[in-house]
Amino acid sequence: MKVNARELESLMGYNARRVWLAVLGRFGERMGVRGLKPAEFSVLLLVSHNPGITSRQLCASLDILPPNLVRMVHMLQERGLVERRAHPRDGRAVGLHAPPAGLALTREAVRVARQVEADVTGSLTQAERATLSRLLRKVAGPNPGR
Amino acid sequence: MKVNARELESLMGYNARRVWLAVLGRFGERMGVRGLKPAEFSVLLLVSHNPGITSRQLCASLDILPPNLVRMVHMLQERGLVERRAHPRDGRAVGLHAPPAGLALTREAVRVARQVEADVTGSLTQAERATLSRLLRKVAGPNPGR
DNA sequence: TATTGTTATACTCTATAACTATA
DNA sequence: TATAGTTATAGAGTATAACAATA
Repeated sequence: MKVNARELESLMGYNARRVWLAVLGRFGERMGVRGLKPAEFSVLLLVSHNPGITSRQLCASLDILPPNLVRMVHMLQERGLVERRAHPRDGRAVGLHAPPAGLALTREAVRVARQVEADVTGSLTQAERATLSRLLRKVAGPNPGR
Repeated sequence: MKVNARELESLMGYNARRVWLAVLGRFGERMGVRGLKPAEFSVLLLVSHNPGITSRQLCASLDILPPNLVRMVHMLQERGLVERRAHPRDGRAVGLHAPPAGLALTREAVRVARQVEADVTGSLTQAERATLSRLLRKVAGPNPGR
């Protein structure tokens, strides 16, 4: 017996979630063995591209709450992917930096992410893929922070 | 200090998640007072459109695990939005049906969902919105079930 | 007084194992 | 033996409150 899901599948929120879950699953398959989850990847990527970034800035950029970032940074630090250094101007803050190992894993993870993206959007033409990427980004918009 | 998130924001998975979170948040604001969460909405919608659908079919269609569906159905049942009836042919199974109250809330929730969708995609033209919807659906594809 | 970062904790969502009743 | 549905429970992800150190 076939289930009628037409109206549900016509909703963009529902489809956006399914696309996200598809990406999540495939990324996990390929990067899970390296112990890097999507959320940790996003943190590592921002640290790599923003040497000295603080926890507060990471939280605002990624819409993560400070208490939930602590464990992620701690994990990345324990694996030698991120270093914590005293902030030059603010004694309360800690600047995060990616040592060579962190930068290397970032590059590899980005390659995996792009490959996952290509796999998930395999049913699209190159032009459609570019359009989808552009429109999604336009809707997601700039992060207003908190 | 401006955070460089260019590469992160160029990833479709990341943007798909942000679009989903935007929809999630707005839907919660408007339907939360009615006690209907997005996951429960999807269950109610499928029951409304598929009278007699079983838990197993719901789980396969929505990619939900059976134990996690139990509470949702129970909640919907307690609110009089869903009814459980013995399956005509299979004594193990239970057919789910939406009484008038369930059908009414389904219609209202669909209206809210479409309004949320319009709000979230407010930065898009009508043509872009249609394109995004089509491409997202194409990527999300038919649910292969489990 | 406000902010950075942390701990402890709770709540939700999701996942696994084991059980029953029926097929 | 396999399947539908359930219970109990464990693991993630996400949320709030309260605190120490610094601004």
